Amino acid sequence: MTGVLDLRLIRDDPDLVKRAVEAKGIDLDVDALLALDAEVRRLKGSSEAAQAEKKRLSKEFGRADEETRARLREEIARIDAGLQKDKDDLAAKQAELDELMLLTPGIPWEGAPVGADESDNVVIKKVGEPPVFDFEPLDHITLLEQRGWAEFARARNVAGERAYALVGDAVLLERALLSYALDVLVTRDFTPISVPSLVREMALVGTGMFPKGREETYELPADNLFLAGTAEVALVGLHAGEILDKARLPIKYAGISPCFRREIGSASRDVRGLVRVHQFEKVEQFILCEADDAESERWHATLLDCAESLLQALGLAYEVVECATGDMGIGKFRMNDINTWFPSLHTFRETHSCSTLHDWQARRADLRYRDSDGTVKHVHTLNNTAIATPRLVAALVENHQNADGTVTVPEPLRPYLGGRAVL
RNA sequence: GGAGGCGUCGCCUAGUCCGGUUUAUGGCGCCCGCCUGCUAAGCGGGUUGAGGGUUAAACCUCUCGCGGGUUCAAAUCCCGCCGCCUCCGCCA
Repeated sequence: MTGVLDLRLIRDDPDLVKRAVEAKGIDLDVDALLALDAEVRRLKGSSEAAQAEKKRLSKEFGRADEETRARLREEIARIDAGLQKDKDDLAAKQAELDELMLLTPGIPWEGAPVGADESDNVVIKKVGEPPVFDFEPLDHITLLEQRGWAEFARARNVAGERAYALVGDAVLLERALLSYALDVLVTRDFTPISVPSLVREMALVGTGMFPKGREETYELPADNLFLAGTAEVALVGLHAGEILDKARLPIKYAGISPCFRREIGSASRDVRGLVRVHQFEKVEQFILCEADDAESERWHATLLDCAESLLQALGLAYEVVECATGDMGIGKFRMNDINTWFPSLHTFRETHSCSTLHDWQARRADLRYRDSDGTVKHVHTLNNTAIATPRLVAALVENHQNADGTVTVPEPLRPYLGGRAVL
């Protein structure tokens, strides 16, 4: 792994980094980091000089006679005494520095609202009208149970809180949603890819999920693996350490994977139903592109548009939110959530999250490409949900329910459900 | 789970047994130049990455899957891990 934020950026413009730390509410002492960096460089200087001298003498040793060798051995031992101490100091300081570097934030774009949390998010767009019912609409839990489309109590007996089992048409509907989303992305030239959910720690550090999100992640200590909360983890890891040909960019993936989240921070919220669960399915949009702000901005707009198009085609009302600095997470440059209307909640709930990571994630995971001029650069990475189920199954049945308990199938999903217009 | 083999600078490859003129060989590709009616061929040079350093260079360190160890000295010897291949066992 190389630098996380470019160390040189921190040296050259510490105030910029401090502002980002402040805006994102991160607990990081930039001055302490810089002091550590200066110390590391000092120790590097002295230990490398000693190392160079040692190498030189060692070469001489090979050609020397016995007498000279004895002298060289002494001389080298003398160098070693000092060198070893410098090296130990260096290793310790470097480790400290690395740890701090993992906490350095990505610099948010200037358009992001500055604020501590999601209460400072700004709604920038509303699309579609929440449905008006001439009957008393049901929440998705009641609706699904009445129709025999879900088992909640029994599933919880098997698997604990937040567990669910979809049954019958709900399963078909879920699969229709996922298939439809994947197909739409394929027509938009995304490469469909199914990726591992079981991942190594390095992959989670590379995406930026770790160290902060550690307690949100399921761990399998017997195998030294973790359950990823999104396909993004594997998609970032896929090209880690590579130097890609510029001609290969942009890489556009439509990743599918089961996703796992412990939901530790959300104790008693949404404990019932399909809105917040430990295990779900997701089609994820993911982009690797050149390190060019205009280029990644275009892709950000594209990812947003893909998600919006899906929601529009599904006949769901939604709002797009410009996320505040304190809500977007440590690494992000820009984040737009899409919140979809849930009639039972009388409000919009997050169903999509579109993020530009700039080069922050690429630096962590070491995702690089060779530019036309031969220089090696870190790519920009972006991601957005396409469809996450069963949360969207819940939105769908709530929004499209009829008085008789049936659910109208949005036009584009019908081909995936044997042409049925109503479930 | 068991046995064996392998991992070298974009790709292929020499070097590993027997540690030291290895600043890692050669080819392909790529870049620059020369030459040539054009093209091809030919000739000369360059071409891993990271960090430090410098106005810029020079220069220095690290990098032969990753991490340790032995040694004055490690691609080369030892240990652990990861990955790939072959075979056996098991298995959706």
